[in-house]
Amino acid sequence: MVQFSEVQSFLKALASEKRQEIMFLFSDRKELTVNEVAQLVEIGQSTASEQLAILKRAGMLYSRKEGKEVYYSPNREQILATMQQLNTYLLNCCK
Amino acid sequence: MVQFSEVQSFLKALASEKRQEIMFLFSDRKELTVNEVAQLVEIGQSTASEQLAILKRAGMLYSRKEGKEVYYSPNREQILATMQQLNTYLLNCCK
DNA sequence: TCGTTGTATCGACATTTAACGATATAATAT
DNA sequence: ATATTATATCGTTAAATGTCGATACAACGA
Repeated sequence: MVQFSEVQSFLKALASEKRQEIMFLFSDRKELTVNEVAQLVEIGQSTASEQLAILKRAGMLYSRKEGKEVYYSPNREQILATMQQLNTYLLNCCK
Repeated sequence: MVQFSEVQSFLKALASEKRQEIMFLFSDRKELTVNEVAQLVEIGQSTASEQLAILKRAGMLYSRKEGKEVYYSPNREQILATMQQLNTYLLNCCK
């Protein structure tokens, strides 16, 4: 169970329905601002900001600032890497 | 996001540290009773029972009753199948 | 039948989490 | 400088979750 913490925050991040919804917004578009996310999943601006921050801390999203807007996008490599890890752990415990 | 509910409860189940610990007990042993789990991860009997129930509802564990004891074991096929699904969803949103 | 043992369920309590509105900060334009 | 817009942070409140001890239920043995 060494160095499982990345996987852990990944799992916690994805355990929320709202955050899942948010992640799936990126099926269509590659980048989204905080306000766009707030409108699309129907939550307040501050809530959207907070949830995006959680996803970012979990390594699932990038963010880049352009002017006064912040654009979030999926951190694909990280997501795939973490899934790989999770797979390995699960195979170990449940093979 | 159709029929994502299995994946959802799977993620929620694994989002707890204690439940992760419990799952990893099965790296060594194939089956465990409620009391064994309670002792190994140092929680009360009722708590162990409740957490095991959550993992079972999430499709991660089997249970079979033998005498007065209930033996829990990982539901390997289900776990792998759900991981497969999760992979598919993540690839879709983040490819 | 009674007592014992293992598990599940219940009620209570503490902790965590999500959500909001208000406010602070940052970037830009007038 | 001031106003405007986008985002982040803060304080509060409500809901969800984890944990426990007590108790109910089930299986077995004496």
